[in-house]
Amino acid sequence: MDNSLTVKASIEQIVERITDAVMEHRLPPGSKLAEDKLASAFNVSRTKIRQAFILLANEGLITLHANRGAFVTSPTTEQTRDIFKTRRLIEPEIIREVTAKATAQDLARLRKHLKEESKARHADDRRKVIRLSGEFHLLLAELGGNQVINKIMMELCPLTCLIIALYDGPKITACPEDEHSQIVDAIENKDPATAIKLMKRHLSHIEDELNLDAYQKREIHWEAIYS
Amino acid sequence: MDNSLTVKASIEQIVERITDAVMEHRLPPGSKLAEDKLASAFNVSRTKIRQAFILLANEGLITLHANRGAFVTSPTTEQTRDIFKTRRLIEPEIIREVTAKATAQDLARLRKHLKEESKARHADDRRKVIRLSGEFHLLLAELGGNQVINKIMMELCPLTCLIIALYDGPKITACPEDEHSQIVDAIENKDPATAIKLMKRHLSHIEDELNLDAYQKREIHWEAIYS
DNA sequence: AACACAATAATTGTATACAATATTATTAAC
DNA sequence: GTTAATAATATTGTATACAATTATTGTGTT
Repeated sequence: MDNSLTVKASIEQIVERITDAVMEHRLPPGSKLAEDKLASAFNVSRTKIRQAFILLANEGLITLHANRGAFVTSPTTEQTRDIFKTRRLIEPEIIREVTAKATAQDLARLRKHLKEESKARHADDRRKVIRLSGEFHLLLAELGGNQVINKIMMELCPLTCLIIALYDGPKITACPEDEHSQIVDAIENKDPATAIKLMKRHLSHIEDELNLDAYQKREIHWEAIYS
Repeated sequence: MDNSLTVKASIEQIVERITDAVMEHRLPPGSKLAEDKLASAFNVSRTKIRQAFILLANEGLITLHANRGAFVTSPTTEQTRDIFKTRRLIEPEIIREVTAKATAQDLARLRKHLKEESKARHADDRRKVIRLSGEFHLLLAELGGNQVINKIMMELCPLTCLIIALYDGPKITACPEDEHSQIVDAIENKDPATAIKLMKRHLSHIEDELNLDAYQKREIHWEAIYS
């Protein structure tokens, strides 16, 4: 199953595996990513790990500190605000496109994804639920057909997962199931206005449920230790 | 002035210099970027050049062919359509933000930029005109204050310059001067509706003036030579 | 002269060696 | 016992060496 030790990984694969780990909250914000460790884990040289780091840092998923290494990013409240604002701007356009051009096959893919989400939810696999929730939005972006917008979403979704890891309580699972399925319903009914309204509301729900001073509390806690 | 041979360049500097060269059409689409040549030009090892390539490829400005190297991208008509669609989606939001929050200092920066554009135009410095035209939109994005949107624009503007290099005739200079200044006027008048309308029209003007089958013609020309 | 094939050169892909910097451990002073 | 300074260790940053691949040149055949 896990061929990371025997087969050499490409840069894209390394980026994907690290992205998945961040999306599933296996790598929490602030985690140090040591080049040597990853190099042996993926059975490649540090050169490739560094190349992967450059891409991950460009996406904002990790932050590079000069001479100190790579750390999983801890998005600020400002970044959070900007990300959700951008998603509320872009995703309605995705919905518009998908509603206009979705084939029966596309809808089947969406339905299949909803089922997987539901299964993970009932199995109480929180990590999988968070990742699949993000991937629902990515699937919509893919079906939308605009490659530029798709690429933007491929960056914003993992960042959103990171934010949920930071600011969400351990109990709340992001993206309530019915909201996703309602959006698909509206798309199937060729009702873009409703679908867009639901999507905007959905994104606002996620943002509103974030505990945006959780991180600052931690920061204060840090300083309190040294005082 | 040119310290590329004496001082070692950072990855960001290398990326910026290559981006500028592409934006000013000094590196036309299809150009081969040899690692060795650039390494000695920037007085660094190939390692750094490759790292810069990874970023440039991620932005879509260059395309990496396995074992064959890096080439300045030749955007397809589909990519062109997607890029302009995305810009028409994002830039109105930028205008909204800028109109709402622009300070006197911000407006002064915009006016100063318009002057520079005008100067380059009257000096018939076509390369500078194209680069400054793109940078006008980047300045707006910066003033908008949304870092995520700003980063998106930092990728879309150089790509747009590339497209103009490919599909624009040699005579037409992109972004007529008055369109930019009219947008700034509307911003100054706190009239977002007009500013957005002008921006959308402006983007459509640029797209409409592109000769979107120019590239295909070239391809046919190539084959014609060998027949 | 045109084409196919082989040898050579050039270029890219990857790992590793070395230098620079940061982190940790140790020792000494207070 | 705590702090400061210093030595040892570990980690990152960069260049280079070598392997793999592609491009080019040269040679022989038809």
